[in-house]
Amino acid sequence: MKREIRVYNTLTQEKEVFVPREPGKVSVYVCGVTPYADTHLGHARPSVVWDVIIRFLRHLGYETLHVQNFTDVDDKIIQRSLEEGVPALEISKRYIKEYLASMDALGVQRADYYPKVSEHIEEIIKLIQGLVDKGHAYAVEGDVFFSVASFAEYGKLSKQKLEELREGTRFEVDPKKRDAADFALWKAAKPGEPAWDSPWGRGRPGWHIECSAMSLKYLGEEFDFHGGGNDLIFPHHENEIAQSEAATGRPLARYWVHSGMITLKDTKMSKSLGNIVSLKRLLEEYPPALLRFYLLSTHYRSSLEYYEGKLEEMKRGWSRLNEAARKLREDLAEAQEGELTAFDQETLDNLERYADEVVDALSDDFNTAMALGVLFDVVREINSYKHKGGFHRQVLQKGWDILQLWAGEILGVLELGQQRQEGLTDGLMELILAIREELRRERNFALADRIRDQLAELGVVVEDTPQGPRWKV
RNA sequence: GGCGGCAUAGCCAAGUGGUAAGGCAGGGCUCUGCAAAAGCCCCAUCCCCAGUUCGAAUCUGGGUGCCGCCUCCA
Repeated sequence: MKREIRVYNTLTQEKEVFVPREPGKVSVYVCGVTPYADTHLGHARPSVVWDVIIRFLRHLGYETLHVQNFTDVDDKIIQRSLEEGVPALEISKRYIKEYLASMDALGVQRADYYPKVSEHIEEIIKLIQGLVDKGHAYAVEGDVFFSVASFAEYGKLSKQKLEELREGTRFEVDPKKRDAADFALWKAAKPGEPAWDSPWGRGRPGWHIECSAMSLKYLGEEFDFHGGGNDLIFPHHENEIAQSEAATGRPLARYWVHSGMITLKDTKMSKSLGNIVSLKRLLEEYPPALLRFYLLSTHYRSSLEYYEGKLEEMKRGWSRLNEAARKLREDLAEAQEGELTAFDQETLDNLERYADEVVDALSDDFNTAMALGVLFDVVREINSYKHKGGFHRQVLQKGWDILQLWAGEILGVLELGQQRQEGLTDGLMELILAIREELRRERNFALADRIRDQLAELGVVVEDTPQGPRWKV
């Protein structure tokens, strides 16, 4: 059931029809993190966005190959290593572990490969050598620089003109560079830094080159999607394009997909600004599915505001979606079979239409915000159906299937009560509620209400319904 | 200064030519011992100005405001 998918391509600044390099297959490279500090909310956005994109593409029948790198050789890690007196690779190992644990908690499916710089030095050196051989790079005193002047299309992704870049340079230019806009492919080793042997002496890779080398190794030339935060457009992705395309003579990626920043009071969240919201902390306080709901409530290219209490606000709407699914699943157990009435059929048709709209939304540049909007339509449709007395198995099943698949499997915003405590709690609740029902029958509402209120104080919400009491945490 | 983007109800947020999705909050009602949940109804003409068009939130030009990148950054 493949549909036409449209994707906004940063390179062309237009929405384009997605045509994969190979029919039925999708190759994806997403820039991962530099593991030198705790994972923050900003890291969660591209991860969850790509998780949804990949789940969606798989659902449509594409075979996906997803690579996400770890830049584990880097100035910041080295600095941290010197501060702590711990080997750089141990620092990165620690934060990679932390990152992956957070992503697991968020329900992000693992990529197929998580290549690290430190394990691909050979490939990197080979790529640099090729660039030197072709005249795109030059070595000076153990450093190797990429010559931007040798790549005519330099600036095509970020729409920067070389002239402007040269003038705009606010930092001190390394005198070894021939051109102020040139950038390092290889850096000569300084004492105490991790270093590897190379044709230019001991040293380490510069930033950018690892992604060119590793994407080439795992995905080959001209793969489908290249993703990451939009703060990577320049210089990182611009430089990747220069390196890779100068080396292979082919486009690096077919579609460049950049996600927006998470902001705090209109200001980007970033490590250097120190306005970080720890992902670990959020995961301790809120359900992962709610975090995903929040992250997916806005189109991936827009910036997304975060503030204290934001998730609390979103929780109400999110709960409605979850409650609808939960109740639907329960109803399904006792649903009626039989002839479909005109009303049943009409509801069924509406649900069918909504299911199509969800697919349309996701097919149009992965519009998760719109998809969620449609899923709320599904909730209203099904609740209204039940309110009017509808109880046909086929209809309820359809509603459940839609919510389960799209809200559950693809978007991952459902939390279907798996958090409900097993055994003892269930038993105790059953007992308490049975007693309370007894009191209510005796019209001892004062005591019944007291039980309900006190349970509420413990965080247990009791709802009295025609089918008997229900409770949730 | 250069480049990119955004501006839709109290808040969040879809919507790229055909007359404003959805969520939260708010008001009214139904159900109900009460409450909760749920349902029904109500609640915007889209930053400003000028154009193009039979018709624009959607296109063009000009403003204003905000954000991102140009330095490490998801």
